Amino acid sequence: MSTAKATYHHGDLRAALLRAAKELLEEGGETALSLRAVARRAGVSPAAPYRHYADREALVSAVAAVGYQELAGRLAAVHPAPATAEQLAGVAVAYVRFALERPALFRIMFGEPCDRDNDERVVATAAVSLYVRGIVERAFPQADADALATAVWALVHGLAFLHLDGKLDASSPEVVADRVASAIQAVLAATDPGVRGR
Amino acid sequence: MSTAKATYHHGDLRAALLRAAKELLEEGGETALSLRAVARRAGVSPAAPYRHYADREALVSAVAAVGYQELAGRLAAVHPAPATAEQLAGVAVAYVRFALERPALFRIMFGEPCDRDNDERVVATAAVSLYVRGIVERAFPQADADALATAVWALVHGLAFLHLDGKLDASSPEVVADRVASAIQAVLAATDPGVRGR
DNA sequence: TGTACATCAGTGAACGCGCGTTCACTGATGTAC
DNA sequence: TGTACATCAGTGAACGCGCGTTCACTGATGTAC
Repeated sequence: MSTAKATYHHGDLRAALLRAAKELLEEGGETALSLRAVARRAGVSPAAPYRHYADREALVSAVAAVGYQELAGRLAAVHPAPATAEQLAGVAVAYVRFALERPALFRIMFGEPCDRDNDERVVATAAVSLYVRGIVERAFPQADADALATAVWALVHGLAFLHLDGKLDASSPEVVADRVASAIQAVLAATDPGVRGR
Repeated sequence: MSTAKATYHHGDLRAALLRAAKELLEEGGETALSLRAVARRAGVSPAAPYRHYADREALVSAVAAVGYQELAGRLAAVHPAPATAEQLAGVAVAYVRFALERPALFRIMFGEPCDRDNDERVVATAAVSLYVRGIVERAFPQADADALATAVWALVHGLAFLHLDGKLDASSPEVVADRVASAIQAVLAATDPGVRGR
């Protein structure tokens, strides 16, 4: 249904626009994501996108939503329900890797206030929050789940951004993975006696 | 010397431009920081800034440099040389508060790759890194300083961005301060027996 | 102290650019009879 | 099965905008004699 078959007028412009937007984003960063450029890339006139998205902001939000789905999928692929500090570290590495592989998408997803009211983005971030909380509750049942979940998310999120913004060396995926795992371990080792020492 | 005395042609345009840039940044975010707008605000023609800054990027870097100084000053004001987890928490709260008070400036400072070579910004971030490392070495002499310092910076940095980007509620400074302190404590409590329990 | 001159900070007009958004339109699709 | 019509996805031209940057220039400042 949503493939590129040129039935109809265009086929499935909505999906094509989304695809074009994601491509532009990865190629040229957030600046490159203009409605006109997206239309151009999709081979359509500058006004065509307005049939599917109210304005630029609506398109950006839709792209962000796709990003949230992708991120959730990636994390779930590592461990469906992580329950130890080591599994948590694996998920953390995947989170940071996602940020580094899709930097502009990650920035779109997290690097904005996203102030809209009944926004799907608000729902999506709430989902991330709950996901982390679930891991923490399983891995550290004796801890203050709220505080620890916030800390863990912030830790991983901070690692992602510090690498993304060039404050920590991100030239090799292995170095990044080691650093993320070490940071998690350094902070949680004492909290969870089950983690093997270094 | 750098006050607004209208001697000279302008007085001290360089400083005036920097001031105007910071104002625009806080009023309208990074987007509002255009060379033309800065010139306008400083009461000068669009071409005038080129006497002092090679291009837009140079101005932005200069603004970021001022930001690093301000941040360093703020942190040092809390504790010149923090040496316990509690003092560290105080510094963390100040870091996050700075981000929330000067959101656009903070984004300029940290939300970019800043790829220039001999950049003052690279020096500035290295300074932050060393500062954190010093605290960690003093507060947790037995720990893996590298890993723990990275973790602490990432934790605090992540808290700053999650609040900044509306992923964590930042409506009241007290709530934010509590959350930051709790997160630090949740993560470091077990590492440092000196911190009083909750 | 006074004059001639070099310096250089700031001017103002102009360039070309891509943007978001609007508008009246066209023409293919689906539907009612 | 065939015709008339409504719908609505996409067109293409146009709007006004602010941007970064350049250019030849002007005129105040500081300096050498």
